[in-house]
Amino acid sequence: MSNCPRVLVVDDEASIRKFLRVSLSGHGYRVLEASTGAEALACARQERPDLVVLDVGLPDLEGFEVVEQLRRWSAVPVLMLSVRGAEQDKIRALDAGADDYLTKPFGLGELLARVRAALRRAASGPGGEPVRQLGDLRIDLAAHRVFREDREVGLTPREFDLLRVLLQHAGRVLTHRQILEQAWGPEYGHETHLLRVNVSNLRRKIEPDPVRPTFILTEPGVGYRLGGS
Amino acid sequence: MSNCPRVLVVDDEASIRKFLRVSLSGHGYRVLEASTGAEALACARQERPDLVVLDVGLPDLEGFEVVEQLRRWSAVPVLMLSVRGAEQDKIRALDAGADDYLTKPFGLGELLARVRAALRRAASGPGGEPVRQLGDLRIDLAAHRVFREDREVGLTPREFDLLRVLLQHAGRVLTHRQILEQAWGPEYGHETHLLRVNVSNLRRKIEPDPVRPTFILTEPGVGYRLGGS
DNA sequence: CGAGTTCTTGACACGGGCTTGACCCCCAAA
DNA sequence: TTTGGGGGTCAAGCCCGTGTCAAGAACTCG
Repeated sequence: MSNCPRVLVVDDEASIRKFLRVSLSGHGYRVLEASTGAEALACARQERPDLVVLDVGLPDLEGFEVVEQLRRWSAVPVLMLSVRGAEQDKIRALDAGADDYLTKPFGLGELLARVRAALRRAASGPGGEPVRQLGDLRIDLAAHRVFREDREVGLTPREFDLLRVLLQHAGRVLTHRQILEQAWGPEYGHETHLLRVNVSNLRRKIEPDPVRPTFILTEPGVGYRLGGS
Repeated sequence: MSNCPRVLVVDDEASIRKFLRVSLSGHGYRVLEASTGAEALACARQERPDLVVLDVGLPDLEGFEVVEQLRRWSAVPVLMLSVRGAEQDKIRALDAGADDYLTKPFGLGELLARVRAALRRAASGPGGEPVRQLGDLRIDLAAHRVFREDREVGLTPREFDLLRVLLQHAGRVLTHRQILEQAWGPEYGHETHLLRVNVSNLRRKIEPDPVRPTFILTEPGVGYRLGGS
C-alpha cells in the first residue's frame, strides 16, 4: 500500500483529526496529521503529501496564510474546511490559493468525493506520471521510456508490455501463463517460447550482465519474477 | 480582449443564463451559451472554452451525462450548478468528472471565486503560458501562430489542433485514440490513417529534418509523443 | 459562382518488429 | 553415459505498422 495517496490533515481539534483520519484511512488513503499551521508547512515540505485538508481556524496562523505560504513553492491540492459559511471567507480562501472550500457540517460522502476530484485533477496534470525506480533502472510508464544509468534504452512495444506486466507485480513470481495472457492476450497462454525469446531480448537491453540477471529472474518450472528493488 | 477566458454557460432557463452572462462578462470573461446538453457538447467541441458552468437539470441529457461525455476527450474545468443540495447529487457529479459543485442559491462572489480557482488551477497545469517554447520552436496558442527560428510557419487548423493536443501533454505518450478523440472528435477514435497523414504533414513543416524527427516522436504500436527533453 | 485551400481517402514502398525454427547449454534421471 | 526436458540464444522470413505521395471531395472566401 505504498502508492496510496497521502493526505495531510490539519486541524487543531483532536476529535476532528481523528474523525478525518478514520474516515480517510478507511477509504484507502494514508493520513498525515498536523495541529498547527507551522507544523503543517513543515510536514508538507518534508513529506510532500498528495493532498492537504486544512481547517481555517488554527491557533498560530490563519488557514489563509498557510495556503499562501504553501503556494509559494507547492502546487499540492488544498481543500479547506470551516465552520464559517460566510461568503467572504470562501472567497478569501479560494483566492489565497485553495482548490476547494467545504463548510461544516458536511457529509462524509461529499468530502470523499471532493477529495477524489482534487486528486484526479492533480493526477492528470504535469506531476502525474508514475516513474518507478529499480536499482539503476528507471521506468517512466507514462512516457513509455526506460533508462539505465541515465542512458535511454529503446524497447519495442512488446518488450515494454512485458516489462510493464512484470513491474506491476514486482517482487512476486508470475507464471508463464499469467505473463503471456497479460502481455500478449488470453489466447497466448501456452506460447512459452515467445516469452523466452522476449525475456532474452529484454535482458540483453536492460541487464548489466545478461548472463547473470539481476532484474528479470527465472523461477525454474514456474515463471519469472522482477527483483532488484 | 481576445485572450480573456472563455466560459461556456449551460442552462435551460434563459433568466439564469442572462444572470450568469451579465455577471461573468462584467468581470472580464467572454461568455458562450447553450441551453441543452447536446448543444453544450457541440459548442465545447467547436469553441474550446476555458471553463464550463453547467446546470444539472437540462431538458435532453442529465448534467452528469454531459460531463461524462465531455471527459472522454476534454479536460476543460467543469463547475456544476444545481438547486438540489442532496449529497448524492454532489457525489455523483464530482465522480462523473466535474471539478466543483455549487448549490443554488449561491452568492455571486463565491461563484466568481470558484471560477477563478478553477481557471487558476487549469492555467498552472499543462499549457501554462499561452506562448510556449520547445527548442527553436515557439507556439502561441492564443494567437494560433507557430514560429521556427523566428520564421512563421503556416499551419492549417487541423495541424494546429494536432500540435496543441500534443503540446498539452508534452513529454507523455498519447495513444492514437487519445489524439484523435481530442483533436478530431470522440467519433474519430479509430481513424489512425488520418493521424498518420497529418503527422507527416506537420513534421514537414516544423521539423528541421522530417526524416529524423526531434519534436513529434513516434512511439511504435502506441502513439506519439511531443519530445524536447 | 468560381478559385484556392484544406481535408479525406486510397495506393504503395519501406523498415523493423514479431514469430518461428534450429541449435545450444545445463541438469537431473535412467 | 545417455537421454530428455526446461531454458536461452541466434538468425531468417513474414507481416504489420508507419510514412509518403497524389488525387478527389469538401470547404471557404472573394
